[in-house]
Amino acid sequence: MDIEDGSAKLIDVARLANCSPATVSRVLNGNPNVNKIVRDRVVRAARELGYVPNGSARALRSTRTRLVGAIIPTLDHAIYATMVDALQARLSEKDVSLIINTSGYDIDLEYEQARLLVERGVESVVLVGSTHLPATLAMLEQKRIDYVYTYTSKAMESGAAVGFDNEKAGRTAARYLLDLGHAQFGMIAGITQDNDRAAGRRDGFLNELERSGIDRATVTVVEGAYRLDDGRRCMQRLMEEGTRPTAVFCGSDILAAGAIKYCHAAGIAVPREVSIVGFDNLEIAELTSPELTTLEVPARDMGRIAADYILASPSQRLHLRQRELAIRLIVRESTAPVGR
Amino acid sequence: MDIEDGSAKLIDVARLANCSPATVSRVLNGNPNVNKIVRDRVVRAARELGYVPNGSARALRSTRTRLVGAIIPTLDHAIYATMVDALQARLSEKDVSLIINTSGYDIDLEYEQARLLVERGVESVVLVGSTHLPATLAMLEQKRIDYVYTYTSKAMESGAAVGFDNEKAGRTAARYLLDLGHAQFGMIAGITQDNDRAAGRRDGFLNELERSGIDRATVTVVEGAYRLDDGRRCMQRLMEEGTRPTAVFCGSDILAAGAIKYCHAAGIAVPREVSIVGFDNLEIAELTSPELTTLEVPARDMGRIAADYILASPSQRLHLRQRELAIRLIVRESTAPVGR
DNA sequence: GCTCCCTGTGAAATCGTTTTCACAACTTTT
DNA sequence: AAAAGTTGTGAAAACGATTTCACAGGGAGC
Repeated sequence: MDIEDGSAKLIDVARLANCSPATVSRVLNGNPNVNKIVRDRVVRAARELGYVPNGSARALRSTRTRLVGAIIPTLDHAIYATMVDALQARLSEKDVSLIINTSGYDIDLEYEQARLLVERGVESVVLVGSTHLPATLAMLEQKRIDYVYTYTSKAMESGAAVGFDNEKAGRTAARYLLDLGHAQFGMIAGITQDNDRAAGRRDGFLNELERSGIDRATVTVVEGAYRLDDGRRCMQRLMEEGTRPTAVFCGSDILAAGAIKYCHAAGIAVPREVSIVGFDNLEIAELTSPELTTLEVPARDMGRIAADYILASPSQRLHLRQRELAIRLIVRESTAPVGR
Repeated sequence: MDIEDGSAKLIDVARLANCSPATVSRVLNGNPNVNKIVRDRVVRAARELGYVPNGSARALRSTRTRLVGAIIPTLDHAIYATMVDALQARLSEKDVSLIINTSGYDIDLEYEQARLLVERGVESVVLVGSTHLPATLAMLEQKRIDYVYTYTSKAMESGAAVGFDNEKAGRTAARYLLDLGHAQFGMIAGITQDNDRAAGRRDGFLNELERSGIDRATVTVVEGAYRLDDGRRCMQRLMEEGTRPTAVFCGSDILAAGAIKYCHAAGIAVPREVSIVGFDNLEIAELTSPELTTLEVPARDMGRIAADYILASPSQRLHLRQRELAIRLIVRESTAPVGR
């Protein structure tokens, strides 16, 4: 009586509760216009049969899937994993499920992933950054799927954005290092191709330096992916080619950690000989020696707020469409006044 | 002609291609029994209309959702995020989507998440560890949803497991430290409640010590969550209460990194005064000073192999049901012979 | 030349819900 | 006391695909 071989369907519940399928549907969806007695019968019958609604059928008829998609570069980097963790936690409070796809920083692959998400019927999509194939956005708009940019605060015609201004963050780093008296700079940026965040940080950094009379040509910029080794290699190039910088800004804490490791191995004192600034404020920023000065990215907040936007009603959304979060400079031990 | 307001349906494609819906369906699903000429007409019509199939309808009729669920403790820990990254990458190669839920190490919450996944119609579920509510497994079995345990190699009646033997890993750590001559031990375990992995590592460690004549009562075990601060606090307790251990085994690299940080702050030399062994071999193991000796967990492999199991046909699966992966000891700088 | 078996196609049923519409039985307003 | 709402319920249509079944036409085997 308890163990059903296949799976009980709504009509089975209706039969057991001695009412119509329509009424069972009403009870299950919290429609208030159902007599309490009948309601209880239905609830009991559903429990007795171990009834679980068929989401596909429900979605097909109601055109509401309660599914959200996220396409991120990788889960193998804490800055994204943490955002997704917060996003998922918030969504699942409201019984909304999250489908995750990784694009590996490839916008063509991102398009394919988006296509799959559309096919699955997601109602919203969370994207990282603002560089996407026009076809990707066109597809989402055509299907009336709203999307949210994260890690950026770039204005846009449609869709929403919750994030921060990468260019401003880059300028903040430059300002801080200039104020410490530095005049010879280097930068280890993330890969900037198709990556507005990495490019924005670099541009902000260089712009601010230029505004203070530093010739861009004197600033060596190298690019690395997101592994410790990349940071190590990039730092080596920076320290061996041309004039040595006394201050280096890194596009992520991992690159910065790699840079510090290189200095350690090469016998270069941080911060006495070179100051290093990271980006993200991951847990690892406390693990390097010296501990890392960095810019804090509000990863959890972005995930949570993106979820709030998605869960909001269309009228509430208008207020939430553009949300710029603050970036804080966290000063630790990897930076010091020049020449000290 | 190009921009459709709502969304083209299969029947629209059929009309444009001048054939029946059945034929369109056949073309889209790669059924070979369709004339090449007709096939081309259909493909062209679908493209012209920007047709995207409705996954719900497809799933409802065909009873195949191509959806997989994963319930993990958190994405905020690299050991799980990395596994999921590999899992997702492999699944999406075959156009299978992954729904992720986090349980926060709470098996009651895990049940709720599983329920939601069942409702969504996932065909398989990836679980972490072997401690689950009986109701969770019963539900999955009743609905004929197969599941895979990860991070454990525990044998089981139904379902599959791809992982490693946590007890054996704990013994490996003990053996290594014993061989270095240590005789006074401490352990910082993960929270062991409802967590067979954390408990397994602890038990293995203690069992091996006991086999070598170390009295369990002399080994202080404290438990911490998965933050640096937890490791710091636990190490403090270990070093301040009772007899000081000369060797400490930690249930994760993060705890170990916290422990090293504590030692650094408290002026305790690692490894001269105390040897520390971590677990996981995360990227951070290279960032601590001294670098961390640890046991490598094959997170990516588990994700990939779990995906392969899920994607395999029932007949292939029999071979893949039980898959024990090797754990390697990675010796770095945080361990040394006792009293040296 | 007849049967049998392919290949290619379409009509119609079907998957399990939700939603619309209709209506009965009361209650409230005019 | 008639008209106009409410409330609670069920029958049947609908969502958009896939699948089953039937069958036409052509080639192979006897």
